[in-house]
Amino acid sequence: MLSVEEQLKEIVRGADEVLREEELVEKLKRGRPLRIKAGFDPTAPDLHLGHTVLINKMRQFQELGHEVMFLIGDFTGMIGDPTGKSVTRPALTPEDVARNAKTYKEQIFKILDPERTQVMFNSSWMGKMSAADLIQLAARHTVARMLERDDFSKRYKGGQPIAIHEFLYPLVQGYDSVAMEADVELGGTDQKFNLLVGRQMQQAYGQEAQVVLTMPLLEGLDGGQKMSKSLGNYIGIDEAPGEIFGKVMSISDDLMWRYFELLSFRPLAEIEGFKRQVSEGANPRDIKFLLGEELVGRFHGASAATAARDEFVARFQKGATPDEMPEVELDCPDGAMPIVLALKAADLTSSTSEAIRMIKQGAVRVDGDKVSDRDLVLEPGSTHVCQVGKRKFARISLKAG
RNA sequence: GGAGGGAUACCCAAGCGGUCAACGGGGGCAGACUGUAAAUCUGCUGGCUCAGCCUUCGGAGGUUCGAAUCCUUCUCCCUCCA
Repeated sequence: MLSVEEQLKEIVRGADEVLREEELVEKLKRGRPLRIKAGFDPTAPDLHLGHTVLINKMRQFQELGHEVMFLIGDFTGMIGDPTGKSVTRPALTPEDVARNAKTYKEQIFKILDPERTQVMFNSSWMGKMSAADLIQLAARHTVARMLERDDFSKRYKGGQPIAIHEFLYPLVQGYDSVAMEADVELGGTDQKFNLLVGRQMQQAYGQEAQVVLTMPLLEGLDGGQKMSKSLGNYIGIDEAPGEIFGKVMSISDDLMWRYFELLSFRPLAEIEGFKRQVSEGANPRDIKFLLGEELVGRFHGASAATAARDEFVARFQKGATPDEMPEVELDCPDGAMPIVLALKAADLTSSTSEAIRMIKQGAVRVDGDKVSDRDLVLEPGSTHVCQVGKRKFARISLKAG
């Protein structure tokens, strides 16, 4: 195991806050592996790069010899973290939870070491809690302190509804730390309040308070809001190499540096070097290539990364059509297939109305030629490469008869 | 329990009897320019084999030649008072 100083240096790297650092030092000095807790919502098993900021930090703790506990909040999932956007969520069935957990494991073990990861479910202790126990739990906290939480207080002052059960979320999350005897809890900066409740709960139940370590939230592809599935501005770690690479290439230059900082395993000094190259005139796109390759490589391997880059260059710099695209076979009962219906049937547009609009805007190509006639028909027995916009392709075959 | 206010397309938000498939903004999509970057400009943003037709303005009924707009009722939300 590394010295306390060396460990600390690694641990705080990239972190937003460590509360409190002195306590962390104390814990590290004892020389035993620390119990590291990080909780995840059971409803979103498709992990994206935003989640990996935290998972990377977990991996780092593992590499330092600590014990990582991956908590699946199947009980808290019934409450739904009070974001103000989704107040209540439908309860998940045990089957849903089991399936989601399996998906989680498949994904996180691309980053974490399965040998040194405990997967836990908070329903295993919360499910046994009686109503009386829950009241005991609730008695450890006050409304005033709850309202210190920024979004609660904003909603309260702003006249937005807050359901009583939303107060239970931080309490339960805090109690999880008690049940798990966590030494350190990791979370996004948005989790700070909940993480701090964990400290209070542990003390209320006679334990030493956990250290809270927050990681910055990763911005989504739009560069504004945080990366989230519901906003559609994410890169999923299960996505195809070409998708990951392409999405990385579509981020802005400013955002690229943020991604380097939070997602790349490259030493900070190397990243500084890239910045210098760009300020001296290098095309940021070429640096972005390196980021795209690193991330594709992490989830799909080095050869996939190289292939994704080559494909990208061929397609967008040299204008080649992609090698692989969805194959669609359509019947043409009326003799010929109007292009607008074909586009919809191939899922290139969501409606024929949209197909008409796309044609009007010059976004549609068939076999490379721009379509300007909305009444164009495709003949039975023929096969065409159809394109809508720059990215959507399909090979459409018309069945004769 | 009482009194008021509100629910409009992905989001915010106009409209308050016909000219409304519904102003404006955001977001998104597409085109131009590019590096699938940013910025900028332009167009589109309910459905339908579309110069026409059909279904939308919380739900259900009603008034009217005609309703997002008026009435009744239901549901949900907010504010103040208890």
